[in-house]
Amino acid sequence: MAETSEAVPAARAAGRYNPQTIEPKWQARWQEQQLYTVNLESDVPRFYFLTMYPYPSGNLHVGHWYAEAPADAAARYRRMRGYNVLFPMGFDSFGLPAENAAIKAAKEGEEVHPAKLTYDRIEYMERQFRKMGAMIDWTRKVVTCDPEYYRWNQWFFIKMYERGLAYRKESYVNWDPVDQTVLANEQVIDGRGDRSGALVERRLMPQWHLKITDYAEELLDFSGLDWPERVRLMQTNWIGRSEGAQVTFKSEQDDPIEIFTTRPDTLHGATFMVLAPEHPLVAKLVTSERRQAVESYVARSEHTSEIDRQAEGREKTGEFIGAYATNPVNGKRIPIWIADYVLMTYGTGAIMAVPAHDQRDFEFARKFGLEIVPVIVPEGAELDGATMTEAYSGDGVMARSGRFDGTPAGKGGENEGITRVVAWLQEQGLGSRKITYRLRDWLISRQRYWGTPIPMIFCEACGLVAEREENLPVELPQDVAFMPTGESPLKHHQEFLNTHCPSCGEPATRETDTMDTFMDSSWYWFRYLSPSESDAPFNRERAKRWTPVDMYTGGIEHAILHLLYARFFTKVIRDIGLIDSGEPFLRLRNQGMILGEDNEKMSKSRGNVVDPDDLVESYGADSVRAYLMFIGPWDQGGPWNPKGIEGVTRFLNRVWSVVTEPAQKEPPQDGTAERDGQADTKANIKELRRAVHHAIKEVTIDFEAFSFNTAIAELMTLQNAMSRLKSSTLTTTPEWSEAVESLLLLLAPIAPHLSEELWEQSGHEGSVHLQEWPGHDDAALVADTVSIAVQVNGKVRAQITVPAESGRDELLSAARSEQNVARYLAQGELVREIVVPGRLVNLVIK
RNA sequence: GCCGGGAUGGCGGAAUCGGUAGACGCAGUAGACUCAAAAUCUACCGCUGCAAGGCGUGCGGGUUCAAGUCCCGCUCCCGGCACCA
Repeated sequence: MAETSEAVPAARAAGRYNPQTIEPKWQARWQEQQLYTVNLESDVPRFYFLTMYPYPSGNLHVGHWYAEAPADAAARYRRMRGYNVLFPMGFDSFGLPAENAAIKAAKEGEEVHPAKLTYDRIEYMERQFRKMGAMIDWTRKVVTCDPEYYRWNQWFFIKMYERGLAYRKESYVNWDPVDQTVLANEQVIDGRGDRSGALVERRLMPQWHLKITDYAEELLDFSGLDWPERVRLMQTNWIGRSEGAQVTFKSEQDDPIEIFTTRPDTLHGATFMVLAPEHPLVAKLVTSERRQAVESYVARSEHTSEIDRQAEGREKTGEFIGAYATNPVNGKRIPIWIADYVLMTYGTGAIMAVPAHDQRDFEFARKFGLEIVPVIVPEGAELDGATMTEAYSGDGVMARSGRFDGTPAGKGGENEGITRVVAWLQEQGLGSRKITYRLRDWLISRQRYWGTPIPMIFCEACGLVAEREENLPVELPQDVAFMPTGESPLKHHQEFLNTHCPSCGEPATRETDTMDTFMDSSWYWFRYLSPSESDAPFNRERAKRWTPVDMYTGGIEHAILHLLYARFFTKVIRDIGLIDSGEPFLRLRNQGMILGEDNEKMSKSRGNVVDPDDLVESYGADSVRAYLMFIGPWDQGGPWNPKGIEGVTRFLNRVWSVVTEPAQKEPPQDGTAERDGQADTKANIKELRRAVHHAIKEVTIDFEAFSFNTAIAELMTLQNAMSRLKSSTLTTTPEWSEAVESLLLLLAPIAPHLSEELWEQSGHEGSVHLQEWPGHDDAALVADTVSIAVQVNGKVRAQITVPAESGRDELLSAARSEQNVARYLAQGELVREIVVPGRLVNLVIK
């Protein structure tokens, strides 16, 4: 409706919906009133709503909005449900990109410090975040590169070191020979360093690890957690629990060789053994004739990167080491080989090879002409090792297995064969039940500058010594020179490097490795509770009251690493005695990813990036928020549709109009209806109430389920109904006021600025965000009449409208008297009638 | 290969328990307003057919009065793990 300036009635003086004026106005007012500063000591029931904190990349992209805005709406909803909601924000501010920028600058002869860069970016992003209109309590901001934060990383590290949970061990790493640094697995793409493009080498280096494997079993237990099934499965698979047996084989020289197997029932079919190339026994067992070939194989495998050696289907390689072992169950003399398909990092690094029943062993045996002896035979069939074309891993009965012949056995957990063989092994002292996990200890060393220094000291006399607690933090020196090579400047910083042994006081050297940034994110939510706590990582009383976190939201990409580390850390903190619960997050919800218009990941090179700042400028923050929630199911993400946002903007405009503009029509509007005056209003009032209460009911359900898209669809339906029904008499009724109020309350979490403005304009006191969430009245949902579909033999043939309270008999007689239905009834005999209350009448004829 | 999720109009997507498939929005068509355009409003909008009707939720079967929904067998897509003994 175009406004003609002369004819603007008084009530319209507020003008058009203009997010550019109302949004800054309300953001300033909220801050002034400290509307979002949380009192943690309040008696109101608490709700800790956490969203994954971002890395300060320098600019908010649509992904940040998608993660944050719907989460904010859910948090606001909780608050309106009467909870004291903590909704904090911080920055995961250590990490490679800032350091890489410094290194790049060094290459170009310029100077950029990661700290300055990071803090500048944080400041900029915080300003961007504020434009979102989220209920973030900025007084609790946590910045992990702040020494007052990372000192507690060091403190936790020392606590773990004292408990034997942190240890230093030689470990294979991804080494980038060009950048002279270790890379995380995520930074290795198709076997090459993501930055240098160099082929990554496999290198053995002393590295710090945290013993997450101690908690493997406990980490498999998700009881009491409301987490997506998908994430639980991913973690479960990642931990990879396998039940089986550990069995001792002996070399002819009597050296025990431990193996792990999930198929002890196939022990009689073990015709050779395979050790991992780096297995410690290889050097001892290898015969002089085979030494040269074996050593060259070991050397080659050492240089094969982790990525290259993993490819399944890759042709098996290996070498015979000249030595033999004895199969403990049948005394058979079997050759010992090495091959890189056996991993030193899993099980015991050695296997018994049963080529008849394991595909990998089968391929290896075929290639090297080793014996294949089937010992599990499918019912009523025969297997011949010489003619088999693949390993048989199914069920069957044991054969060629001496006393066990005829015992049913096969793959998968408990079966008689496995049970009997293990019992026998145990009796003979040859082996025992064993559980093995795929999970490996967490390698936290990074040969990088921009991270938390590992607070350890090398002393010639005392060895490895932890820094004293009172000397924490071991601060990252600021005056460093970045090397174009990427080598950590800490290695050349004399002041940092040279220290004294905390134990004997003699000169000693500091560890120059820093911690993986996942360390920072493994406990940050505790810090929000008391961000300036100076004598502990967090306030214990508050942590006991406010954790575990009630709701955690973030991207699915963190399903394994961050979320598993966070659970591990929480269990350690519990075991240290600081908290009671071993789980960090009671409920977890994941958002999907917003893709470009072309359905591809947004990236500068594709040119499909959508800038939220531009969107806010054109449409307003409320529109951006609402559109991101409306685009589809939140956990699914989806492609950006530039026209879509105009749809929700239109909706917000119509909300503005329906609330602020006077009715344009009189009740008996176009004369099409036989309605008139009072009667019309009465029917309309009823319809209005039904629309309002239906919306309250559905939007509430949708918010509980994080189903933001359908919540907005319901609100659109309500607004449509209000616009359609609105008339000069209806707007004077209390029901109309109730409708306006409900609409604004339901919209408040989604479009906080707009609802706040309209709440005030429609004469209400206090912030809309401090109001109680409306409840629905079931009575308002009941209609006078109801339309019911009539099916004949499963096909809808007619529609009847009957009084809502009609019983079965009335429904049936109404159905039968319907003309079209009667036609079908005339064609045959009625055999059955089915009435689904309130929904349909079904007649079956024959 | 193993584990998990999914497939619904031109598009994004709705659809407690099996009960009128396609809510809501985008795009589109027609009309109103306008000198005109934009904006706004109103109507239409799965396919097919003049209509009555027929067909329709990846494919093939089945159960049921009734199937997007349940069962059996496939195809394709997406995600995780991937020589884990």
